[in-house]
Amino acid sequence: MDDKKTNSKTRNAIMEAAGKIFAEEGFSKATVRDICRQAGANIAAVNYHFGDKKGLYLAVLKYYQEISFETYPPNLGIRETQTPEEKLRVFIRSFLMRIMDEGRPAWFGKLLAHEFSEPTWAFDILVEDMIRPSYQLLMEIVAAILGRGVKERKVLLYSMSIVGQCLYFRHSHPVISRLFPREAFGAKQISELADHITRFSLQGMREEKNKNNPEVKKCKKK
Amino acid sequence: MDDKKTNSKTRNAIMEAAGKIFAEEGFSKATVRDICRQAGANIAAVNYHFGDKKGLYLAVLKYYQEISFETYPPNLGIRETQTPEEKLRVFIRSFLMRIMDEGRPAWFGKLLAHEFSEPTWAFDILVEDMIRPSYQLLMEIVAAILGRGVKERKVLLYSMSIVGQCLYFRHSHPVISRLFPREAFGAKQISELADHITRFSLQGMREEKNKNNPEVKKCKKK
DNA sequence: AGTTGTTTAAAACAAGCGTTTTAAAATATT
DNA sequence: AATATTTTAAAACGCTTGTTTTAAACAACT
Repeated sequence: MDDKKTNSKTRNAIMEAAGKIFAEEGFSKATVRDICRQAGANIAAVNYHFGDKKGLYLAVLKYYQEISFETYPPNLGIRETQTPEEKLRVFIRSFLMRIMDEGRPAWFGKLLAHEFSEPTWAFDILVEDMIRPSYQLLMEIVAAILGRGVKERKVLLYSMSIVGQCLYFRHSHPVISRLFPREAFGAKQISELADHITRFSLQGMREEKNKNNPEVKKCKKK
Repeated sequence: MDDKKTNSKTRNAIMEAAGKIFAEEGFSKATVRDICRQAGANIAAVNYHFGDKKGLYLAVLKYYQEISFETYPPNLGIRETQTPEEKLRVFIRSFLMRIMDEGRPAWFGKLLAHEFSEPTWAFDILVEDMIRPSYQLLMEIVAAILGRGVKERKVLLYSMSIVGQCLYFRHSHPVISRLFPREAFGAKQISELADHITRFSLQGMREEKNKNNPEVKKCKKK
């Protein structure tokens, strides 16, 4: 009664509509009636194909998580030969793309954002499957930049400062568009934002880095 | 029928309970039944005293906004004699206190956070009355730090980087507590966080600052 | 005291929600 | 072709929501 594993037209249509609506409204505000109407299916189809609303949500979550990961692999373009600073730049850029892109691959990012602001029972799964690996990668990069001997609490603080910036540039749309209607922070500005966040953060870590990497102090020639 | 301007016991009790519940649940998830039960009042009391749920929400919003502003004035402790750097430190600390404090003065911060993640019709009022002045103050400080001649877009980017960090340290509780159960980021860590964000951000702006304040380049003696 | 206006109380209303039931249609299987 | 299984369709159920109705209790004022 749970999974009619076979692909049917209405099942696919529901997955599509549900992805869009859950991404827009979040779990609690999205209604199965809306989803079914948009999918051109009957109200009972959701319960038949996915058991209940939760089952549909979980299926949607897993499906679009796969799509998102295929489109933007967590370590996209990161090579072991790069310096930690270059890895950070790549990480930030990839992170921004994953959360700021529009269209279907972005639905997962929006689902995640909703989970973030009002966690459902699915939140623990997402944290473990998706957020933890990403955080671990970032913290390794940050630790490498700061040099050995740095306290883990420091690594966490700096990592959170970086993630906080990225998420805010995504989250703050409702505020910024009202305060500064002429300024745009969308998918087209990803390069600019990634560059800003990277330089800002690298400089922000410089003091701590120098403290842990005591090398020859010399004048910058410029 | 709108405002029974007189203060009655049940009206005050409803304001109190509504502040708590709206802060916890947000507008849409909070129910008038819950509020009235917790206030020891009848279900019809909210419609009688405030017209409808929206009227109650608006009253709560304005009431606790006043309390929050009285407790943490936006420019708390900022004196004109201070350097911009010192003003930034004070701003960040005050901002963190306003959004991270617990108890009744913090209810407004939580209301704001809910508006942020799912804006209601009251969002525009909040942006104008509360967020815009705060942003303007921050951007003046940032502009003063970066020096004259800096592009306004740059000022906005740096200001958003700062705000983003502050909000994330407040917002990320559900994630961080799962990823790092032993690390605490609560009201008791405000000083540590304010210090971290301030130093991180001041360093992050140093390059741009030097570009706009071309002065004698000299070795840091340390 | 008696009348008027204000405040509380209980019950019911209308609308929307997720879900279930029932049966018919479509598809696959023998 | 006949039977069994899967899929769609319509209607209704039970529940919760915000709101309204009705009437009783309280307070204020001439």
